[in-house]
Amino acid sequence: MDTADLNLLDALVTHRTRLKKGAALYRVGDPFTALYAIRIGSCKTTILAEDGREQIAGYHMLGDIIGLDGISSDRHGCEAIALEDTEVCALPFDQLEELARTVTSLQHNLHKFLSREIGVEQHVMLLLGSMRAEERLAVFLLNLSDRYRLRGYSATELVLRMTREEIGSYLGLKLETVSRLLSRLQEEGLLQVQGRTVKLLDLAALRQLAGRHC
Amino acid sequence: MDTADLNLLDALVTHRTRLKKGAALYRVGDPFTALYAIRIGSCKTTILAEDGREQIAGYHMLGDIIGLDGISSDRHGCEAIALEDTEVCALPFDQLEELARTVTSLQHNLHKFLSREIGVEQHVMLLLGSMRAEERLAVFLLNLSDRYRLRGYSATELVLRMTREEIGSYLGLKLETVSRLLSRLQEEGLLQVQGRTVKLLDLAALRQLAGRHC
DNA sequence: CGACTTATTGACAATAGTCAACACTCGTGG
DNA sequence: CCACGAGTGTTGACTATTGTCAATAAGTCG
Repeated sequence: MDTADLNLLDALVTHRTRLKKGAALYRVGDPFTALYAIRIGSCKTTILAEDGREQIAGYHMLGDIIGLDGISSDRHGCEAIALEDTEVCALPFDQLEELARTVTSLQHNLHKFLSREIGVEQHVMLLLGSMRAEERLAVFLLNLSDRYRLRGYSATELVLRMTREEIGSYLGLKLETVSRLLSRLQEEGLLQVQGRTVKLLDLAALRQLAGRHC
Repeated sequence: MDTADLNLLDALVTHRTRLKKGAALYRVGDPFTALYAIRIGSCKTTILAEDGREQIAGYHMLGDIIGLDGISSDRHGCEAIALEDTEVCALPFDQLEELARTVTSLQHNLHKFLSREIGVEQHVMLLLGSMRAEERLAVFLLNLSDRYRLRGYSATELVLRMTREEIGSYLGLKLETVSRLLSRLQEEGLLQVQGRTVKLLDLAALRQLAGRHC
């Protein structure tokens, strides 16, 4: 988005919310009133199945906007939980729609935004449906690396904000599988693991593993 | 959508397109200009990976609107192929946006529409990431059943428009697995398979298998 | 410091994939 | 209208990948 649009959005922000680690920004079924832009920290969004199973649908950090899935039914369809102390600002959606009626560029950006979310999820569907465990993990790490880089952090020294179980949930794998794969990739010299710190040592090899998805 | 909005949309439709079975409505990278509403027949949309792998992202039939993922980059991110002789009508997207600026209800419906697509894809992510083969197939069949029913067709006698391989591609399974599962469910008396005709005999048991996802 | 959560690793099991043979279907052209 | 052939579907035997269970180690937080 260009700066003019961003300024308009800023005007919509009436209040910011602080979330302690583990706190929920919204839960399934909560009334949908606003989108949320992450200012500090990071969140996971979780999809819940009727039978209690749950799966992490995405990780979100500085600048990401979450809550898009709530528009369709006026209720949130997943829940957002802070992975660390986090601050978000609310963009009331009715005001956003009103603004979009007069500011064409904002309207189009909103549509692009929603559409991009669809594209991202299709990418995850491809990952879950046709890639093997090792490829999934490589894609995950490279994707994180990219997003860190874009935000000015190191692209090779990642500090994960989530547990092995959460990574597994996102990738459709069990936590033991994630742990084993990290150990194996370390043995092979592609990366170095130290708890939640992962140093990517051979980006080219990881990209090859990922099947050039990144 | 209410009838007033639908009439407005109708006014946008300048031409209809007929597709022979197997023909592409659009391919990856094609310029995005319009959404398409299916009038007759059905389509699959396919995501392509850089390394040639492909996966079916969705099946679409009468009344469905496809092409939403193209908005974000002005190019289509997946390809749409007719599964049978099919007719679609094009909704030029710039005109749709223009209309949405003045007709509030249409604007909101467009947003809901985009958001619903996000929700549907999250549902597929859950399916691919945390359900076993048998559950996935049950969800798939029940989902088809629902959509047929909503369109006035039989909810229990399904005529599949796709091959076992295509079903497998959508569900993240191999065609042999799909074939075996259908045979097994038939043995267990939950359904009856005859080529591409599937009769659902025990919806309750299928729902149980699906983990109450449907 | 100590309780609890998170992570690693091994042994084994289960699920789904691979390869291969064969049967069935459907549309086409003789 | 029938026969042929390509594409599609089924099934079996075997393999590979990932999951399960369990024991232990390492971190983390009050």
